[in-house]
Amino acid sequence: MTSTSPLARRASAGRTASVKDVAVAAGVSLGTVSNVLNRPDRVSPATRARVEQAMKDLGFVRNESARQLRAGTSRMLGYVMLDATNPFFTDVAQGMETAAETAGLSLVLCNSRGREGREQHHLELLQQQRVQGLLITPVSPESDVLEALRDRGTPVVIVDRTRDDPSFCTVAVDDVLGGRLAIEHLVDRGHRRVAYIGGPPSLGQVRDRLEGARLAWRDAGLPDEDLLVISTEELVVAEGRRAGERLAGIASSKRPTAAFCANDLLALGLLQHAITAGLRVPHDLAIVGYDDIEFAGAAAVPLTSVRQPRQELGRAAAELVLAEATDPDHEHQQVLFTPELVARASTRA
Amino acid sequence: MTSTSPLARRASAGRTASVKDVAVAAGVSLGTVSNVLNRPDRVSPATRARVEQAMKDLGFVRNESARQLRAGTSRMLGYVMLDATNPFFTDVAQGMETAAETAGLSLVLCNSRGREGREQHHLELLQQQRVQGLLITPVSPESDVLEALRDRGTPVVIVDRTRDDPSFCTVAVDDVLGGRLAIEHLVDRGHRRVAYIGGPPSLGQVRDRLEGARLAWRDAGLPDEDLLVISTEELVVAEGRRAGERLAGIASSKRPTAAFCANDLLALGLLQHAITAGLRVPHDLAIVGYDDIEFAGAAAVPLTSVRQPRQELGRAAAELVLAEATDPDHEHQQVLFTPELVARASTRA
DNA sequence: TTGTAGGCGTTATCAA
DNA sequence: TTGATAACGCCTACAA
Repeated sequence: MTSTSPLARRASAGRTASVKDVAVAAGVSLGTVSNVLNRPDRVSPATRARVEQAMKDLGFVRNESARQLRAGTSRMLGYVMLDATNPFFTDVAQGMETAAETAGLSLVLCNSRGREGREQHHLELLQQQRVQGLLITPVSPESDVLEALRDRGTPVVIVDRTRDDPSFCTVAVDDVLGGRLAIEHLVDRGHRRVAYIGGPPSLGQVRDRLEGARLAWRDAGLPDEDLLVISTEELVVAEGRRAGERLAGIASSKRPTAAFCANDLLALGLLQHAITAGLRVPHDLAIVGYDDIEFAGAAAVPLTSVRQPRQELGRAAAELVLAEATDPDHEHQQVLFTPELVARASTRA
Repeated sequence: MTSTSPLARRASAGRTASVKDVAVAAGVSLGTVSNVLNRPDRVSPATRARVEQAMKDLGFVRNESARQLRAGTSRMLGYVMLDATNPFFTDVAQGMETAAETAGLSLVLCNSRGREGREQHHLELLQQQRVQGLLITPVSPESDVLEALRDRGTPVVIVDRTRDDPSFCTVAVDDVLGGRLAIEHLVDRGHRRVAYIGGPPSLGQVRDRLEGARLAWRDAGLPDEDLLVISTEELVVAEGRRAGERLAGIASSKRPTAAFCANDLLALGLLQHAITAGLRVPHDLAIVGYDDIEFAGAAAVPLTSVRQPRQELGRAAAELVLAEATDPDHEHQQVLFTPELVARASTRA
């Protein structure tokens, strides 16, 4: 029964020092150590110094699990993102982090990669961690897993998606308007045959942007059949290239003179293929993208794109989920941001 | 002293159900519930069903903090990334996640955004969460905060950086070789005046890639002064454009016929400016990037680039940190991956 | 097969 | 100002 000093114990057993160890080392009671940590003013400077020294010596680090268990809640928000490699979502996450930081919380990022199974798994884990709130860009916004979450009492905010259900907070951007802006811009530039490129149609964004495009098209008095719809499998660069092949295959007399893509990744792929195929942009083919990711402005022909306030989107979502977590009689809100067209060389007359 | 049913309690107090609540609801003891959770085979099918039903009714979700407190360790790895908006790092993170998932752990992502303060803060939080291991692409690889971490007993692996110190595991890519590959490729293509674009020189990668470039340049018997070095502030698109301005300002008779950029973001910026300035790529200016991010192949003139095995890098790092966490007499390793040149149109003769 | 008890590290309450 | 103690939810011996 040789009593090893805490220091020695730590070194040998690798166990990490606890408040109790600190208390022993500093020759005070456990409660005093806790006071040093949480209400330093209630401790005399002398003892406080002694305790702090002991903490340093032992390499004491608070155990967040224990705090959390005791507190009943964590100090985290969780965001289940749809695609961590899409710059759009990383920017959204950045905005959330800003808000979380302001509130003294940290943000845990998870990536569903667009798969329901992974999404479900991450939600499970986040709940087990008792996150204060859950932000999610769901694979399927209408899925009932979201209801299950909310019914368990976890504040949930749906990000960059809408849902026909006023019992959820949602934060999104007006995609119908975005579609309008893109087409109005192209019509202004004199285009009378335009392709809309996007898919899969199961995505709300893809549908809404097309709807906006159609509305603007009709408002301009143009015939429906001159707004060609090219459907893609995914919103990725490779699909943009493929759409380019289809466009390039159309006889030039009937080929659209402009394309509006449902996101910038598609637009970049299209741009690349167009140039490879010898089409000049914007002379032979004007291109409008969507999202205005950094690479849009940096493309060799800088892309005209519909900008979404990505960081603000994230910030608003985080603030909303915090409000829901804090304010007991919080009202669910559907926040809709306004997109903005950024004109660049890819549509310059 | 009216005893409210757990169900009612949950609904009213918002408190989330615990194993104890489940036990009461199912009419069994707390230990049995725990057994259902952890050793279902030790419980008779009948009681198990009863307990499972109760869990469902109450919306029971395990409390990870409590488990963790009890277990003494979490089920998480942490990665403090340098720049979450750089596709290179998101791919690395993806590789880590794969490995973590295989080991039944989850990966927490943090973004230092290249700032030491934020890095320090995240490290603090991750330690408080008692992560099993820490992966980090540090702002300063030689910083002593890393030593402090390791001394506290947390396994640490340095990612995409090297450090002159065999007491750390590091996983990186051979940047000297990468620099060599780029220059050899350009020399092969007949270039005899080349610019190296990169900075700040405080970054090891920037230095190493330049060193490799110089070695290859000398091996080819070319004079040092014909390898022009253009220094940048950061490895971002805007700096690439700026470098382009400097290049374009050089009289065409003395201008380098090719540029090797320290990463793809610079290369994309350079490409954009070159085209704007009326330089044809690769005819007037060939360009080689570094990283081979997705947008490199998708650029309007697809970029030749030095590819790094990003996902493998992440996977290896995660496996290493797990080994360090598990195996008591683990030997620190410095893993060095081999880069590979991907030739595309931006250097096509 | 099921139940009981003790403790993980922290915090807050209450008493000294 | 400081100290003792109970509780958070879970898990695992060990006992019945």
